[in-house]
Amino acid sequence: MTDAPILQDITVCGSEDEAEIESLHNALIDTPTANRLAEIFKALSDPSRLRLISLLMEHEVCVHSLEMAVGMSQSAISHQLRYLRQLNLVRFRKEGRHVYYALDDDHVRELFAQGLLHVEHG
Amino acid sequence: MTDAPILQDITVCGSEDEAEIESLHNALIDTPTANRLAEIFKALSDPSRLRLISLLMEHEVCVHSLEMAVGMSQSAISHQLRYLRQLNLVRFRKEGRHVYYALDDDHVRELFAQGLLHVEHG
DNA sequence: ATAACATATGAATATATGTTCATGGATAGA
DNA sequence: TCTATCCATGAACATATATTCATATGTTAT
Repeated sequence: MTDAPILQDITVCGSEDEAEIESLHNALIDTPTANRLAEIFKALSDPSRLRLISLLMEHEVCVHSLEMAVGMSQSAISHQLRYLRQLNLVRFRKEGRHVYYALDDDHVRELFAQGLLHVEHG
Repeated sequence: MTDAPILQDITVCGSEDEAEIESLHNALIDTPTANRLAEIFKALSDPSRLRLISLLMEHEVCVHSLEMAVGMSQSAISHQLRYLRQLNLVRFRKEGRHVYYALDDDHVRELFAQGLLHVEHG
């Protein structure tokens, strides 16, 4: 994977149209952007995480409640929450022996909502 | 992973508030919805696919042009296009020895655009 | 102090995923 | 016809990922 594709040599199959070349050139997202985009979408790319996130959409919920609701093991939930934590997608708050998690990224909140809308009504 | 979590037994940590229980119950997405959501987000969870999709956002492009633009091997591109094809996210059109691909799902188009907006300006 | 509860974490494991390599098929041009 | 070009595909491989298991930490209750 060459990191710096040679954009001057693009030929838009059959037409050497300069406008087409410019179009492709402008449309291509750069590597760091692609990486950050992939990172945020990857957080939403697993059914278990999506179920957890759905529970966190409205308000904070403690791990135990999540466990009761989603039917995953406590360990699996904790691992996924750590994953979301490391991406700064959720925040947590300790209260006694409970830990309350909440969504902390409006990007994923909006993407989740939009994706859900599309999936639900086809 | 139990497929049918027992929602009646949810206790929202510290409060047996019925409203809270209802809230969790309503927020939780069901398994098929979670799976379809994950599927669409997974398509957007890889930097290479995102670069390809970015090139297909404006108009159809043939595989060769994609190869010139993204700096991936022809084989890797073809495999990724097959992946997107199997999810009905792209359509293709043959013309001579060229094959033109185009985005064929407005959901991913909108999700990509929204994600890009968020990532670009922080 | 002891037991029960809520959560986190490391290791192990099984599976999924993305790429390369080699090759095949189809089409256009000489 | 022969060759070059464009694209697809299966196999192999290396890496990533999600879960389980065992265990550790801290908190509340008795």
